[in-house]
Amino acid sequence: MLAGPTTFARRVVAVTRSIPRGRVATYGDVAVLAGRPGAARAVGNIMAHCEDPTIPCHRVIAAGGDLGGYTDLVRKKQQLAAEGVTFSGRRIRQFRELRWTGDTPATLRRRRPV
DNA sequence: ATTTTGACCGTGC
DNA sequence: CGCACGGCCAAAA
Repeated sequence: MLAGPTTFARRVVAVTRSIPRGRVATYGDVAVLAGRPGAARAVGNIMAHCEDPTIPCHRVIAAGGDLGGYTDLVRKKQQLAAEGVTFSGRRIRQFRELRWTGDTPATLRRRRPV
């Protein structure tokens, strides 16, 4: 078999792909969903490559609802805006509601209801 | 095998 | 609100 991305990297991409349109997830959230709590920084490293445009890497933001990094921040903002996400400077509005932490029966308990 | 690097995160000032 | 610091982790050097 050909050498490819590590298991971790692939899981990160899979999680990123699962983020619904118009919703966002922090690097830390993705790390948790990928099975490596605390690996937020490592997630950022992987996202930095993000060659494949079909991967919604613009939905991965920084903690607290901050826009976070991106190769082209202006574009990241535009892409999110195109999905209905609004901002207040670098801060995403309605972060509490838009945040997606994998709303599944298993993970729902981790977050408190709005 | 060891060191360096980064689209991070929480805390403190 | 902004900035520095230390801690974290996986990938690349």
